Amino acid sequence: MAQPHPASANGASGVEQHNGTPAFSPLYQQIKGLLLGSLQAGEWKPGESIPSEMDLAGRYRVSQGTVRKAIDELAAENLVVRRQGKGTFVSTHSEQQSSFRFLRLTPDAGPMKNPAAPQRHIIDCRRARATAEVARALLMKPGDGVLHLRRVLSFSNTPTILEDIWLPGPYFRGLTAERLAADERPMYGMFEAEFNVHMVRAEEKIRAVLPDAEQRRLLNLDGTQMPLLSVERVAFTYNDLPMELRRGLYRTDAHHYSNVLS
Amino acid sequence: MAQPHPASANGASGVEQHNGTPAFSPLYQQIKGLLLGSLQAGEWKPGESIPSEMDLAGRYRVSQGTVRKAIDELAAENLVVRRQGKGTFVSTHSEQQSSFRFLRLTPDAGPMKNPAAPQRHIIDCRRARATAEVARALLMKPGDGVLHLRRVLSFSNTPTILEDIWLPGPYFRGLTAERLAADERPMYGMFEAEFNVHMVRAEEKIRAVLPDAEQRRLLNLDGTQMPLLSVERVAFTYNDLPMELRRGLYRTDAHHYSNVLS
DNA sequence: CAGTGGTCTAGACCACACT
DNA sequence: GTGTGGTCTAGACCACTGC
Repeated sequence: MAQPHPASANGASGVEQHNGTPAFSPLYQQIKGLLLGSLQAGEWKPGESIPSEMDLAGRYRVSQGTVRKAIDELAAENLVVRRQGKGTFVSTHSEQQSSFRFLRLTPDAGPMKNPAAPQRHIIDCRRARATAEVARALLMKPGDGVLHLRRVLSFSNTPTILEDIWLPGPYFRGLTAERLAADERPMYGMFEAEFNVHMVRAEEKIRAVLPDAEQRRLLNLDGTQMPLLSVERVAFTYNDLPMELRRGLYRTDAHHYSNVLS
Repeated sequence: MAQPHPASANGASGVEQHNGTPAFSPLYQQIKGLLLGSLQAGEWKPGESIPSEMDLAGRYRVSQGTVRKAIDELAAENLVVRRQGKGTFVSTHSEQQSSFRFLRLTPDAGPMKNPAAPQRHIIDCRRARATAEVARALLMKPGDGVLHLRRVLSFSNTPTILEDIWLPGPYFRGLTAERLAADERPMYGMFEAEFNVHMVRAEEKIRAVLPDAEQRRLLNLDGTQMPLLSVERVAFTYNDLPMELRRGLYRTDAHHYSNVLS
């Protein structure tokens, strides 16, 4: 990583890969990769600060500006948060108001300054075998052990979301309905602290569906014919490893899924 | 903007506003504001290149790095696209594959390398008076003149999207059903070229709904009871001015609305 | 070849938070 | 005051594009 002279050639410059594309990778990308490795290895835990830019510049034998650009990209991806005068901190789902980082359901009245966290009710929590569909999403083999949760989220005592959640079993040993019910933290915050699983990114596929009888019952929708939003999410950790498949059914008569395009 | 010495104090530094908050604004933010003004004024048209970083640095009496940071932010907001070796270009909706920049509907089979643009069918195009709801969204007064479009988008001959579109009348003089039907460009691309209206950002609110009889008819859904996605969009131009209200009804039996969270 | 954006460095100073 | 991230400059060289 050390450069013999200022602005000297990049170490990888000019190297060709077997497929013929140049292997050029900017220094700051390499630094970013090293930082990602440290995050993934748990060298710095969520909520903690990482070393200062000057420290990292010294460690990697690189100028502060290069470290800065690497951290800029991590911050743009929400993996770290910069706080002027204090330092750079590993992102966490455990803070207040982070219940909604991955939950894009907003009251129709408009977002409040302090949106209330939903009430949670665990309906089911059991070990099971991965179906073909679950296995595909979680990069497992059909029949592998998974943990299946089902819960209902309510806003001001109105059941609004019914969620089925599938987690790869080996990463979540010891997770039970009792522990889930007793825990006050957002689920992803608890995953960080208890199972060292940090969700970093997610993809959602949204459809309109009609609930079946059981789904209507669990959401107190009997006697009505209300269409629901089906939100199918795959959540990923640092290394783009899928660690959760979640299917939510959202009532949208008093809320809406909000999104920004640019 | 000129600095008497390198790294001298920022021009606005230390200034206080009446409300007591410091008026500090980094130089690069001021440059960004000037660039935004030029974009908004049409000094550089969509698709054209803006002056080189060195040129702009000279024009504003600032270092290249400062201009660079300003352009970086514009690029992050998709207002501008950088192309190494060629220049920096004003974003446009008129290019190939940009039909889907604001349309997040994906075939369930998975995105293709060259997604086919949907077939378009104009159902209605008329001048009307803004309802209270439309006026609120477009920052107009109820009763002001608006243009109301209705169209159907089809994928491989299956009507899939029914859209109602409201535009502020004064900005779209001369837009008729005939012109719309004859135009091959994406609608936002045509808006840029013909009406100098460049959509830059949009907010969408998504719900699950049941179509009424007329909506079912227009989407060839008679005889079925299919829930649809209601996608309500407000699109904005450079100065955060809302220039379009659009309500789409999406079939999601063979497509899904896809979104990425981070 | 010249011109563009992209990377990297070194050094200075500013704004902010803690002590 | 000290240490953090944030801004700004000046200059060098690299990678890509097109003449």
